[in-house]
Amino acid sequence: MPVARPETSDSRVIAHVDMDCFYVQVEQRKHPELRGLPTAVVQYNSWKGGGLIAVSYEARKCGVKRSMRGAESKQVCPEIQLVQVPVARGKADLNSYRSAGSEVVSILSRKGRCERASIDEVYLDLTEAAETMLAEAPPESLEAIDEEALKSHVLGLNNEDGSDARENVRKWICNSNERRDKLLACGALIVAELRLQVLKETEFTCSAGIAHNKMLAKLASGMNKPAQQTIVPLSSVKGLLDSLPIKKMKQLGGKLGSSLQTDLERYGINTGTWLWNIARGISGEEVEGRLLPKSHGSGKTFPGPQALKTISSVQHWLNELCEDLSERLQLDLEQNKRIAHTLVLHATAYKASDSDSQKKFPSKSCSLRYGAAKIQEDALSLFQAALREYLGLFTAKIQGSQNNQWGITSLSVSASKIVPIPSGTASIMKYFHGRQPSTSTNQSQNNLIEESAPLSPSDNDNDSEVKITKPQIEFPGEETRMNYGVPSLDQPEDRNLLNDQNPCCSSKNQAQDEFTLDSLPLSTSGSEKCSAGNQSQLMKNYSGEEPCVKPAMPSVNRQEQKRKSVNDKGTSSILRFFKNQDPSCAQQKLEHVENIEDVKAPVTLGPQSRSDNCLDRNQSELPNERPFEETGTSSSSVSAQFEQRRGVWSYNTDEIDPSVIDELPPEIQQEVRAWLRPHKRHNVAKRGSSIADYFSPTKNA
DNA sequence: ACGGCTATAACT
DNA sequence: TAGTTATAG
Repeated sequence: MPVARPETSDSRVIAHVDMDCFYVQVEQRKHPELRGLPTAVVQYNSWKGGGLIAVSYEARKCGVKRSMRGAESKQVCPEIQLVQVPVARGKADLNSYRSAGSEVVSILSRKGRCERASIDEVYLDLTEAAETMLAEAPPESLEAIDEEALKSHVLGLNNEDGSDARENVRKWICNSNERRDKLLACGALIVAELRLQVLKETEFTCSAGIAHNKMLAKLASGMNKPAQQTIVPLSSVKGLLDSLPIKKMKQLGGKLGSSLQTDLERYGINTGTWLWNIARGISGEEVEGRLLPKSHGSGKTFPGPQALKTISSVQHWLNELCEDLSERLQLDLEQNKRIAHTLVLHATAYKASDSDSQKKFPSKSCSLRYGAAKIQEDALSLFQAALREYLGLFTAKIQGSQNNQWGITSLSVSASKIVPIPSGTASIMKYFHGRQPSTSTNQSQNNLIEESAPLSPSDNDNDSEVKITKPQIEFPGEETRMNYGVPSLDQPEDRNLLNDQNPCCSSKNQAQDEFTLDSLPLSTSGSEKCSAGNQSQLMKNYSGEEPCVKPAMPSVNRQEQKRKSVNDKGTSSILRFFKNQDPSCAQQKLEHVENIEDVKAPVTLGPQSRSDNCLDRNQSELPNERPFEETGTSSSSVSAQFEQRRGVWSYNTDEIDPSVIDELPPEIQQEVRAWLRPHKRHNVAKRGSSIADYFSPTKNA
């Protein structure tokens, strides 16, 4: 079992040196005519030409693999040169390789503590040497950087096409501001020199990894072979680990690794990564800055004997719960200018009879219509739909006020998908400049409502039969009506109409104890009307074409929405993960760094948080607060905070939907495009040039 | 039948 | 999406 070894000192410089197909090199040195030819070392010859234990890179190019048999390798690569491992006392004799390894160690051990990890692997602690070099002859002071060092691979170093990789490395080595990078750079110089020395004195090539600990150095040494070296700057660690199959990690190549692998795979990339990270005390979770709840719910349990066994009792309690919920929704609307879009009904139930009693009572949801009565009505319909589903279509009809088959042990209704009323339009501004909502007149409410119309669930009464657009959001005060430019129905008519169309769906007028299963809304054949009505009237949720995000707010909102949906769907697993990491998850990086290396000073990175946070905050987090004032008028402390922060937020260019740009004013388009083109600087947060600034409501409004 | 209720989030 | 499930204060 591996043992946890917390990092003791910070900023060590560790190298792992790995000989390239070492046995082959040893044999080639012994038989120079084999140099450059596809070569493999086999042990034992008796069966199928023996097993390969080392394969030259030329042979690998032909598809020869370790673990192949000699004969097999001949098939893949007919010209392969097979060299047998010496045999002594009837067994493979590795002594020549051991002593060759010793030659190498004697060279590598010249610059620092050296650990012979295997016959062809060595760890070096070059901390002191690197520190000394940094103090006495730092890279930038050198007139030239060793050619071999310039060939280093620096993980995470931008290697754009067309740019001179070697020059980039030189800059990284010489111009780094981070002391620990500097130390690694010194380490890399030393290792390059050592490797050259090894080549010169032994004729062997090797590869190396240079990092702050053994694990990372070992990982890196294998990344660029043969005869190359790879540096792992602190900043690249997270990306490296994230991209790494667990098995690649030292000590995780076996059972432990595969058990981890399968377990983590079973849990998925997100949970897996999360586990991986929390195990190290790493958590990039941001404080979300959300002041308001995301849903409201009201529920009650009816344990055991109290279980509800009649629809009417259910209805009674639903009514109570819905009233409670409705009140709170109303309050949220008035105080926070938010509208909930989805009504969800949850219940738990038991079925006395069959052993099927395990079955879960399904949750149901529908568009939320404001007003206690509507919520009650809809909740009951949801319940009935769920109950029918729960009991199954075949179940015998139950008549009367009692049933001995089922009981409801808990009921709850909740309202979710709460979004702020779109702001920034003329009428909304007018509204906000008007009276407080509690005392608001119908007029002002109407303004509000009209503005929020696009926010409402896509109309769900466009039944084939009911050709009337009915408002989705209605307000409790019975007098309040909405009008979407279509003649609005008075509520009673409305209800009647619906009831006429879908009698079975309107539980409302039914005598309470007369419920039969037949009277429950069906979701399958037998009562298409009900089904259709139920589906469109109740089940349809507000997604549709997402009218909520399109009209009122400018492109920000649309972009945001688009980005979100794109993000949430495809790009899964690793790609997605990288994407999530990329936008300088500064916090997470920092924490990681701190954890690994006990570091204090953060890299000063662009501060942008995930852009959706920005918007969420901007739009939804102003309880009891006007979203924004026209200009100079006093902002409360809350909005002042937002003002303050806004200057710091900016968008990650990766996350900007290009189509959004087309919607900007031409002069802005130009600026934005110019800004996007370089596509490198993530931390462009200068006030006045970021997209965030453009979108900032106080500007360009 | 014994914790109830509220709330959030991942996942499918 | 809608629905399920788990979790937590």
